[in-house]
Amino acid sequence: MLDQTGSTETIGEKTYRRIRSDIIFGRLAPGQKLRLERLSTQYETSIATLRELLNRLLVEGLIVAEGQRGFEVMPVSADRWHEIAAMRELLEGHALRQSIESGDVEWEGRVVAAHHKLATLEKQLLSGDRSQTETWKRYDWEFHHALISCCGSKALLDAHSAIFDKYLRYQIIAVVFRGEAAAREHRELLKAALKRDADAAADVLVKHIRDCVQHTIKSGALAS
Amino acid sequence: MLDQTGSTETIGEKTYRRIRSDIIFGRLAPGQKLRLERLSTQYETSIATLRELLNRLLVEGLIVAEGQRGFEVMPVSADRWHEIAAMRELLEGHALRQSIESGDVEWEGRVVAAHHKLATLEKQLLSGDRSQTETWKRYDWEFHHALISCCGSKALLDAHSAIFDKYLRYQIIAVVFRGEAAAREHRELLKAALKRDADAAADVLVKHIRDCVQHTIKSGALAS
DNA sequence: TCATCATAGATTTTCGAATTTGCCTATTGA
DNA sequence: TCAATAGGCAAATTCGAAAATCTATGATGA
Repeated sequence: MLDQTGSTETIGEKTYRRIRSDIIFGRLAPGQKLRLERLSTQYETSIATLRELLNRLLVEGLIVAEGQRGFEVMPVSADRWHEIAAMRELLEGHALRQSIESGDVEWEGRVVAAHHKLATLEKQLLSGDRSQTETWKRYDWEFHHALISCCGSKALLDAHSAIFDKYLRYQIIAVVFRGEAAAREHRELLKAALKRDADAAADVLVKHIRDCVQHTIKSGALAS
Repeated sequence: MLDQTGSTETIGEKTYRRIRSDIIFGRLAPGQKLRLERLSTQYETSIATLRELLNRLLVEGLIVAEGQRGFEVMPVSADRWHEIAAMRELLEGHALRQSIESGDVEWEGRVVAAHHKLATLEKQLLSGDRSQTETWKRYDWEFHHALISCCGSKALLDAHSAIFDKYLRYQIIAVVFRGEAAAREHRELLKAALKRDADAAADVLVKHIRDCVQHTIKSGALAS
């Protein structure tokens, strides 16, 4: 998710990450038409460069292209939300089991560290300070990523990153905040991981995801 | 896999499918450098158009871009091969279970039809006629796709298509032909699907994939 | 002899404009 | 009044060339 910049970064790369982030964090609304001309002035790049990164977002499933009538931000729907959540369950659940089985002390360290950062920010959020949402989401990702980091498959990790970002998009759009419940599940996840109880961890993860989906569906933030 | 053309197809689209197919079927060798100038003359397009589709293949994981030193065809390795096979197991196995559970008669029809076409071609291949490899591979895909077509998740089907094509690439590169064994597994898959025995089907699938990987590894076609 | 730096050539990245395609409106004929 | 078609405008697609970047070669100095 939202990987950090290199020093000699191409402007196409920079704009790519910017637009990608704008989609995920809802600054570009679902279904919004992406006129090349307009984007060109807004992001200060040429149309050709824009088209390159738009093509990338296209195969990522973050935007859609309808024939030769240009691009638009991928629409959202309850159906898609369920599909994305199910994909996350499948990929992350599988990776979690593998990772817990083969993780070493180094891995435990990463998991503990990531959880510490996440828990700290969650405490802050629970006390009412909502200013750091983006950092929180990054820490959330870092924790879940740390958990599965020893799954042994780069292909699996890549697929997970991709689906996680789409999942995140729905969370942002639906303004999900499950505060204490989510924080507790994170603690349970940490505990199960350190105890090397893959079954328990997978169960918590499934609950974590399903409750989040339920929460947003009930809130009615998504047009079905 | 290799979806068919629309009538009003853009030349970028056409070239995209062409290069994609050239990579998958090994006409562009793993690790090969993709010089823009050269591709531009070879595929008769402008560099800008080329870069658009190259960016697509990039996020598909069919090519790699190293900084601003251009693109090259994704290299192959035994490790990657195992990862791709494992991903296929995970995605197709899951989709297969879902699909078998919720498939209707319509679905059974598609499965039977797809298997008939595949079996016919396999018989032809077994008799020594290797001229129709590409058609064979398409039928193989159509059969596996038909089996999982009722899984209920477009996201899952898309992810499967993507991984299947990469899997296919390794099969082609390693010149895999398991003839009778593969044909038998296809028959078993068909039988289990019609009997709605998801467990049996999943088992056959896993064997189908693992034996294929074993077969290529043993043949030593891949530099580890 | 070796490492460092500068320069030229090759390649990628970026751009602005030309071409093509799709869309909307108005006009014609029934 | 309605359907069909032509024309004009807006937008996407494609291109060729300029700008930026990398790579390889050779010169310089310790």
